[in-house]
Amino acid sequence: MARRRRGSGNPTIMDVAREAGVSAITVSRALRTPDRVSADTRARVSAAVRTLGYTPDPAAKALASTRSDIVGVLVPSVTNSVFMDTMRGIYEVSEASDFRIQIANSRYSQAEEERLLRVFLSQRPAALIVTGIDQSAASAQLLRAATCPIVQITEVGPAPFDMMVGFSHSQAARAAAEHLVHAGYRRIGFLGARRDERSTRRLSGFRAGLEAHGLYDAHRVLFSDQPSSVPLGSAQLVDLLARDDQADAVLCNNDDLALGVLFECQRRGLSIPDRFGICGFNDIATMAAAYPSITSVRTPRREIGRQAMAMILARLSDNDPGPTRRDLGFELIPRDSTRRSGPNVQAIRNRPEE
Amino acid sequence: MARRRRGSGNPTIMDVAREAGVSAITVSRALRTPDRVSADTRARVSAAVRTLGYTPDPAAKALASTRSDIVGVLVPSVTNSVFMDTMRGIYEVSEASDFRIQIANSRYSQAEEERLLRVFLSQRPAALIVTGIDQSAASAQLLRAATCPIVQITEVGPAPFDMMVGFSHSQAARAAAEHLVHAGYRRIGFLGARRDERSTRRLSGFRAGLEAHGLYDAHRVLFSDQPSSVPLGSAQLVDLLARDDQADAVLCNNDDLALGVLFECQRRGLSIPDRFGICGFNDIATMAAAYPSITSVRTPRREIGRQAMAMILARLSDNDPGPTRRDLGFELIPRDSTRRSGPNVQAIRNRPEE
DNA sequence: ATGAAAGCGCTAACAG
DNA sequence: CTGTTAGCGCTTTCAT
Repeated sequence: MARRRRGSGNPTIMDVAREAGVSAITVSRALRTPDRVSADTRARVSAAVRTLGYTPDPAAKALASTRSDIVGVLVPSVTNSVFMDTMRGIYEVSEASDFRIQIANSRYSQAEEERLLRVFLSQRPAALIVTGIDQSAASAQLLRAATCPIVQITEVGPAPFDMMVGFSHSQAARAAAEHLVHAGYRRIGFLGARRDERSTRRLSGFRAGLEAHGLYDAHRVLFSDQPSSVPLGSAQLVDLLARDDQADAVLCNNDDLALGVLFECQRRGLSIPDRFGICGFNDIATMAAAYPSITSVRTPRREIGRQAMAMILARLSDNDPGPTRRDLGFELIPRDSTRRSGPNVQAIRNRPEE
Repeated sequence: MARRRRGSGNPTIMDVAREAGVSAITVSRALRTPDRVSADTRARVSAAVRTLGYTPDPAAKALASTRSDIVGVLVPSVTNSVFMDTMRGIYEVSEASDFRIQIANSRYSQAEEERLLRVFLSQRPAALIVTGIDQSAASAQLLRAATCPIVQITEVGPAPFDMMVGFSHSQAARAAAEHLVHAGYRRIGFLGARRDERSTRRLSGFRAGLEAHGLYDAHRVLFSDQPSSVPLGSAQLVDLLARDDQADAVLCNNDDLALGVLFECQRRGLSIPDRFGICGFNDIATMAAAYPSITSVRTPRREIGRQAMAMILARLSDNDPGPTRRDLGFELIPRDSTRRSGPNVQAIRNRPEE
């Protein structure tokens, strides 16, 4: 009895080659570099591909070419909607290509990030997207040694491994703090969910903004160990008022918290914006629709994902990716939740590239 | 001059074999089936793995074994937060394993779904997760022919390709409709964003629920071609009231719309729940935190993802996956947005497996 | 319990 | 522009 066949049963490049009356490598070329093959050959190959329903095996391709079609994306959380928004942007752009996205979740752990990076690297990824600028020394070394395009997303910083697209979280929070001061608030708190590098940088921007006016008080800064949510915002407002019942505004590290604060103010009969001002962060669509509408810092989350992936596609097709270090800025959108009687307050824009 | 080396430079199984003083196949066995190898060998191999920092090449493994470690997930949308919630559940469970998740977005197109299925299949996936029960005939044929575990998620239906976990969307919507009727509403509308198979089934449940009381009026059913959002909910309420200014309640096909309706009622001074009742769908955390709190149908989105992945892991490790067709049910959570003066309304539970 | 040989499906390297 | 040969890194099959 003959040795049992191993393969999967799917048509292979050899089947196509036989059908088209050419060699395997010619099929390979006809598919990858059509212009290096005669028009006639090209036509016969694509006919054969169609009749057989041939689809290249990505594993074989990766093994032979030492390069897979996988773009690895390393995020600190898959439950945080901010990263979900960025992932959406990545997916939207990648769908036009043959690259596949693989997400890995470091759960805010540098050690886990490093492990996941090694796993990605073992796949010889086409490119890598990593979140933030706070990699461990070991991770940094892996990334510097990597031969594929790398994009750091969500923040901007001085020394990118390769490419970078994000915005300054501390400047954004500082703009929000100054907006609240200009709107006339004086006892301004800061609410954050789980603390990470980015929220820490935001807090420092907030602090700088208030200290410039002599208004910072660490007592009004609250973080939580729970993930961000609307109910958490309500609960944190309760805590803040317990610490300082004269607190008159908050910057929320994210919009869910701001919405929770809004609802809690309504429950307690605190009038917005007169008795209490609210500023969110990210500007999800709900902020404009809320009643009263909520001031927030608009951040380019989806655009970050889109541009990161677009830079990768450009690089991998040898096109010009454009600037490789992009500060996409942010925009403070003043709304009713901070619109106290008084002089009109203008939107604060920060678009470094404009 | 010798031929140039091809490889990636990473240590291979042969390097480990040399280091451990055994053959490549023994390394392979020590890694995959440790108990078929002597304790001594096992120790020396794992030591060698550590010193070299060896990570197996998934492409080579996939090619040799005709089975990759990829679990393909086919969703109709990556912008819809419902599927994002389910994806979270999938990621959470998969992180404990060595399987990698790949998402593909069919954008509600059966043709695209079929194409993506072929792409997945060419990767020899370890398993497949597909959304819903409305595959095209061609897709169904591909799925039936596939040799890997398959889970259909989000809905339940009669003839699974393999495994299935979800709930009945029509029953859930029907329960919501009956709740609104029992709460005393009579001119009840239905708001939906982009229409798909699931929202159509929900509409039919809504319709059945109202027809049982002679209250259905197609004039009060609104769909949109825009994606779901809070502002869309506000806009749709405006439309509904333009069609019937005596409309007194809505079932929203999703919670974002319900929140938009709430804000719009507040803007217009329509009192909730007396003048107008609101019921959402999915019960995101915001519903309980809103003021007034919003009645909604709680759906097990994340749990669907978790169980789908758990069933796959069980199957692939030859454990008992438990029931392979799971109706996870839903639960109507009555809140203030439908709590008119009158007899207290109870939660409606539907937990088929309990 | 371990190993040798062969091959998974494809592409890099060289040659014509 | 096309073909031959070798090999990517691993696992299957068969043998010991």
